[in-house]
Amino acid sequence: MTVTNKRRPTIHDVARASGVSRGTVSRALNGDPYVSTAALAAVTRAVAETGYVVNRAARSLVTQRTGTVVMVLSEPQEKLFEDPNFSVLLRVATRRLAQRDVALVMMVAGDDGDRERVVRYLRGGHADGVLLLSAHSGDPLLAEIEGLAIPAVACGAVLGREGVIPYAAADDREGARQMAQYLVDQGRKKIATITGPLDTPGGLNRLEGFCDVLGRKAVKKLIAHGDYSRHSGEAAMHELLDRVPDLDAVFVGSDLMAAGALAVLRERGRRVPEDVAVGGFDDSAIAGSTHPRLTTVRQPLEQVATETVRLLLELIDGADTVESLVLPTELVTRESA
Amino acid sequence: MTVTNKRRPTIHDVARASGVSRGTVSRALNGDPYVSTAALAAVTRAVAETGYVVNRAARSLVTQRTGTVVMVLSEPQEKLFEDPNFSVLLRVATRRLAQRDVALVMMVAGDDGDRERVVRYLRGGHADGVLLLSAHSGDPLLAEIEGLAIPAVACGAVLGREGVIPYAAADDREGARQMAQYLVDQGRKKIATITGPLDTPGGLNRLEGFCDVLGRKAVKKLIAHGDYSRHSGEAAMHELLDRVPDLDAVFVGSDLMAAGALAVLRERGRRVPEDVAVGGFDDSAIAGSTHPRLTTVRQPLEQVATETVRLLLELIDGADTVESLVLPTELVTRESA
DNA sequence: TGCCGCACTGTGAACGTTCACAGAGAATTC
DNA sequence: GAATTCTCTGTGAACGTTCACAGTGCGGCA
Repeated sequence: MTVTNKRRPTIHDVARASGVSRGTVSRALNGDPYVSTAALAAVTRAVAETGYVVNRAARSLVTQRTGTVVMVLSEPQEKLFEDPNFSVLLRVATRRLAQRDVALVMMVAGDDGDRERVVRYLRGGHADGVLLLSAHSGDPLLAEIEGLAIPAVACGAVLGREGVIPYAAADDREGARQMAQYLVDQGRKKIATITGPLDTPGGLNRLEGFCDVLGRKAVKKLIAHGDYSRHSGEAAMHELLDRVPDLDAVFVGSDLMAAGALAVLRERGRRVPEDVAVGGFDDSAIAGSTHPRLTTVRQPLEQVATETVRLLLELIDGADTVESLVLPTELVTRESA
Repeated sequence: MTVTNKRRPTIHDVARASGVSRGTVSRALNGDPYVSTAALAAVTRAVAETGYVVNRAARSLVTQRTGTVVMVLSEPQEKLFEDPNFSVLLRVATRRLAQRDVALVMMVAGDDGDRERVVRYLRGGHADGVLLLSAHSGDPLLAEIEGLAIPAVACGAVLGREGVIPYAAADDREGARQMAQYLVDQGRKKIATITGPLDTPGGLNRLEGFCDVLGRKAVKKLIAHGDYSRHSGEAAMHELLDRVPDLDAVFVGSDLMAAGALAVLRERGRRVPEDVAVGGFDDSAIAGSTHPRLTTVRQPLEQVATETVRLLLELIDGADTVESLVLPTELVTRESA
């Protein structure tokens, strides 16, 4: 309110304007019960009047809390930005954190320099917690973060560290089983798969689920690997068609890769779903946009993000340990299979 | 280095370890020229030895600078997250700012509550500058930010505020002219267009460019409006086909909407490009993924983002005023037109 | 009446920096 | 040889909070 003064009002100004002391203003602002109703009212009025906003730097200096969490994208090549799932995660996380008045700062940790920056930022105590996105199992950042003893949770499990870094994730393995079983039930005989990177839970566990249904040995020659990017989906599809020209179905580990696979199938004269059935994973926005539209496994990404944030906030609030959770997936049938 | 001590090392610890005073350490750390080489070496060594990281809160308390900028997504419905352009902007901005060791905090300003939060954050002096994304001309946030007198730049012009809020943008109007002319040169006779929101520069200026070539009156009935979302592209395409069944080309104001339009055209039995040519705008990742692949106008989004960040940093560094800039577009021909 | 606890309030110190200032030598100038 | 500049250094104060502590008055209870 009032005119834009040069100097920002401080807690002293509020104290003066409301006729109480600094301490009482601070207490009123922070919801301390030992504040008389009269004082509370006076402070509230004075805050509105002066346009006072607490200085987080000063507060954080004494409380050692920052009201900030870092979202770390530990992905080389910045591939993640291309991923529609990332948008969902970011959107939900931003919203959830905002509700608690926690600021979200974005950092990428692609190369060593980035990583050093992230660690320096965290070591400086500039954030209360870390939200890990898409961490690969061998990522050197993980050890560094663990060494920092700062609250950290992952969106999707971190392979090999399930017990160390809490997470919320979709049930990748069961989702893959659902899809594999569906393709079998449709009468498909030669079912291939394109996996994500095997050092991510989505890559590994979806392959596991696929094998659970079809038998590990039986599918040995029917597996190709991608890295979740559209381009890698195309390459893997080419590879599979070269190797097994008469395949009649393919389960692709992400919708984005599936979109690439669809393009390749068309290009090489296969009709979908008549000649080859295609199943995706994610049910991201892209699944409804391909032609034909993609039959896929819906993972509850919004919920995953919500829960991940909740876990992190609990840790920040002082919980010694939190329970990781795995959320159910759902088969969504469209035209591609 | 050393073991993870409970207490974070402070500048005092570094001073002690290097045998100089606080002041000298501070000077050494901040690149002050009045530091002897001996002192500088001692400080550098001590920093490495103690694992010291400056406490930004303390620094910002006295310098009144935070080393942080806010990226504000002022978009109701959080539509922006769906937009592939947004990913590019975010990726580039994150990287550029990181190079200068500036942290990027994300905030959405969809509704009044969000907006209040953003303003409170900025009023609290928690950021040195604001990066505006996709600001619509009537957005109440703009006036509030201007009132704050905090460095702010926009990615893409803000209609009606071109002189007030500096920006970097693509040459929307010229780009649209390129596409319109191209369609004309191909011999298309009934060329329609689907615009973005007319309170954004991309919506308005691309329509202007289109009209520049085809004549405002001539296209009166050939205009439909969308909001950049895929869904709105579908709706607009339906509307156009209902109104002008024999149209033979359509220039769509964004690739995402164009993807929607393509789906509708197929659904309603039009062959692309034989019956209807389709032109997009953006040359985002999606343009190469549609079927047929999209002929579109490439806007140099990475460069736009880079320049936007540069402008903001200049303002933060004390420039009184900076020059907005408009970058050239380029026609990219693929199969859809 | 006196004592104790309760509800509330004010004050000083501390958080970890930077900045302005003053001062010490060394180098340069007249 | 004295005065002046120049380079480098240390010190105290300040930034705006919160927190611990030490009250103050008031009501209830013995």
